[in-house]
Amino acid sequence: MRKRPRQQRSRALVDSLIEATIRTIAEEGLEAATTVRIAERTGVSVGSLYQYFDRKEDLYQAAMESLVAELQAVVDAELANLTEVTVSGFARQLLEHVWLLLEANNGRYLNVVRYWAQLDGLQLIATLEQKALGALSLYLLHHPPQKPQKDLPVKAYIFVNSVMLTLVRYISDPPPNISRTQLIDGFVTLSEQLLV
Amino acid sequence: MRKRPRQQRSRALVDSLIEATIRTIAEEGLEAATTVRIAERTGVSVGSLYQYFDRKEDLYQAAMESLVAELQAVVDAELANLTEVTVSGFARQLLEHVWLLLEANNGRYLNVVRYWAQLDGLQLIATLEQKALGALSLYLLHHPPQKPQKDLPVKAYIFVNSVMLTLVRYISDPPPNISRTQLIDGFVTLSEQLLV
DNA sequence: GCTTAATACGAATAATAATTCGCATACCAT
DNA sequence: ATGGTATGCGAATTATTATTCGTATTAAGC
Repeated sequence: MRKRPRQQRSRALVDSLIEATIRTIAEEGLEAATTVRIAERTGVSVGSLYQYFDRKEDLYQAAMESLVAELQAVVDAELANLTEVTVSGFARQLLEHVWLLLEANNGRYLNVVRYWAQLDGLQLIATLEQKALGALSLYLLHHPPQKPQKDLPVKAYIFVNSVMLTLVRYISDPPPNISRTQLIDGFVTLSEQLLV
Repeated sequence: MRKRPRQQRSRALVDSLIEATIRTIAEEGLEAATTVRIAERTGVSVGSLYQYFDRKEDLYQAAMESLVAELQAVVDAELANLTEVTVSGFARQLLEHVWLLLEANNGRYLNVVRYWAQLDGLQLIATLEQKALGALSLYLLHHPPQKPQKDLPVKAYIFVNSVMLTLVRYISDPPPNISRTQLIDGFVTLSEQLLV
């Protein structure tokens, strides 16, 4: 970021720009999310945008971070009661909530996620991976499994990536013969079989 | 395609252009794969390129189709001996071969796959989904499982997408603490638990 | 109120790339 | 060989977008 916003109004402006970036990507796609268009939707001039962001990519980055923060909040909220619940119950709740977040506000974050390969979004999955791995370790500590677990990091990696990536694909392009409920049930089954 | 190549040389040219597209994306990334650059690498002028491709995207499309064809060939070769082998054995062989294909020739197809969201590549996964579903049905016909299978299409969807998408992610950006062997083993385990 | 720093503006600039088109060359059938 | 068609050329055109910069406006301290 080129310059720190010092006054109240400029701090508000930076927030608005990030918000407009998300909304523009969500509603018009990544191609349409040009600097001029984003400034326009913010109700401000391009020049002002460049006061606070050196490059367009910095804006995208900020939008991504906003999504990461919200996703983390959802996951953290779930983790709070992890020890009191089964893995599959946990998986189901988590899936439902993540799904809701991605669909919220007319798919506010859906397109952002959809383009994450282009938006350096994989760092995002990495963060969630770490969280999931930590959570799982914690859970298994409280609920020792029948047979000792091996390759926990590998399983967590496969599980998190499979769920996240497949979920995004499903939401982006849902096949007519598979319902949302079926998909969630499928993932819950997966979590039981893979992780317990 | 604007014009059909009629003579021998122009048919060869079209092939070369597609080949150059793949190589350019593989070696220099999608951003570098401009029409001029692709023509240059083919040793031909941009004008010639536009004789046979209306838009740059048509070239990308052709490159993608080439990948699809090779992937299908790999899968089909595996399917030939599906009935003689276990699901996990099949999964392992398939994974190894797909992996080899993606890594072949200095990652010839790796970047193509990496960019598939931008390249309309999801049609590719859809094709593989169908194949996998068909194969699985066939297999289960010959090897009736203990308990009757439910939601086979859902499981096939989850399995194919999880494997493909996670595999691409892993190859693109391998985490240091997970080896290739571990990942394949993880997926094989997944196939056993999910599908049998 | 006056001074200074911060913020906002947006036309102008610069860079990049896709696509065209008039002309040159190569191939093929007769 | 010759006329016609297919192919090949690449500078010029068109389009799009990121980014800058000189100027105007607004807020904050005194």
